[in-house]
Amino acid sequence: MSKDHDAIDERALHERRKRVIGRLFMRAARAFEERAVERIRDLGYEDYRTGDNLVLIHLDTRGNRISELAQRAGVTKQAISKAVRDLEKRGLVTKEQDPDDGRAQIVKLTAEGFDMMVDAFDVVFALDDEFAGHLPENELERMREGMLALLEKLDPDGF
Amino acid sequence: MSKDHDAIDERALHERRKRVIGRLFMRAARAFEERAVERIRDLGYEDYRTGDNLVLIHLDTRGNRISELAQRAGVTKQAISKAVRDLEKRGLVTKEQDPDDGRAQIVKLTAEGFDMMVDAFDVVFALDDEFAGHLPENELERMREGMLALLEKLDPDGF
DNA sequence: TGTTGATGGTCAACTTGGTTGACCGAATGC
DNA sequence: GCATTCGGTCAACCAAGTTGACCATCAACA
Repeated sequence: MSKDHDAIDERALHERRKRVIGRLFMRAARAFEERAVERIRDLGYEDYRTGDNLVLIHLDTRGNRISELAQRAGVTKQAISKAVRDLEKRGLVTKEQDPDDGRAQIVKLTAEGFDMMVDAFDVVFALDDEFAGHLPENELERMREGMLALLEKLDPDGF
Repeated sequence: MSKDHDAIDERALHERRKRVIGRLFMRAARAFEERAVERIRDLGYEDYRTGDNLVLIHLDTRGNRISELAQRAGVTKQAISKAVRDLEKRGLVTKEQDPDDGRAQIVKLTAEGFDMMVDAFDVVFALDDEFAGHLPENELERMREGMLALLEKLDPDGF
C-alpha cells in the first residue's frame, strides 16, 4: 500500500504546492483581512472584531432578522445571535420587535454602528485600490472578473 | 460626527462590497478548502483535520524541528506542538531526539503519514486543475501569476 | 569554569468564532 | 383546534489558535 518514496521529487513537489491556487487565495485573503482589521482598529474602533463583519456586511439600513443574516452569512442563527448580542453591548446595533411577527426581531444599526460601517468600508475600498496598485494596470480588475466567474460556479449562493 | 445616512446609496454600496477583492479571495479560499477536506476524508482519511496541513505541508522528508515548522507556518511553536501530538497519536508522524541538540526533536512522517500526504496532494492538485477548468483557457494560470506577484509584495516571507 | 542569556519545547489557561442539540413561544396550514 | 414549522435563545462543546510561565539545554564569555 505504501507509496514509493524515492519516486517523488521532493523539491518539485515543494515548488508545486507553493503554487496551488487554493493556498494563494488563502494567503491573499488573510493578508487583506489582517490589514483591514488593523486599520479599522487604528481608526479608533479598538474593539472591532473580525466577526462583526458577519453581521455588518449583511445589514441593510431597513434592518434584518437574525435568521436572514444567518442565511446570508452562511452560518447558524446561533452564531449570528451571539455576534448581535456583542454588537448590541457595544452600542452598534439594536434589536426591535418585528411588528409583523411576534417571534422575530429586527436588527438595526445605530448611528454609531452606521458610522463604523461607513469607516470600515472606506478602509476596505482603499485596501482594494492598494492591492490593485501592486499589479500592472487593470490586472486586478481582470482578476476580480475571473474570481467572480469562478465563484459563480463554485459558490453561486454565497455572498 | 454622524455620517449623513441619506448621502449613501445603499444598493451601490452593496454591489461594490460584493466585488471587494479581499472577500472574493476569502470565498474562493474557503470553497477550495472545503472541497479539499471533504475529498481527503472520502479517501478514507476520516480523521483528517484542516490543522494537519499546518505540519504536513511544511514537512521535509529529512524531518523538521517544531520551531522550524512554526516559523514556516507562521504560528507559535505551541500550536505546532499540539498539531504534532495529534498527528503522532494517529500514527502519521514520529518525534525523534535530535542528535545534534539535546533540546530539539525532529518530526518525521511515518510511512502512513507519507501515504496520506501524497494522497492529499493528489486531491489538491486535481482541485487546482478543476478550478482552472471553470475559467477560459490559461486564465487561471494568469491569475496564479498575478497572485504570486501580489503576495511577493504583501507577504514576502509567507509560504 | 561557571554563570548568564538565548533557544527548543511543553503545560496550562484563555480566546475567537464557530457548531450541535434542546427548548420555548408564536405563526401557519388545514 | 391542533400539529407542524419557524424565529430565536440557552447551554455545552469544539477547533485552532493565542499568551505566559516554565524547564532543560546549549552557546558565549569573563
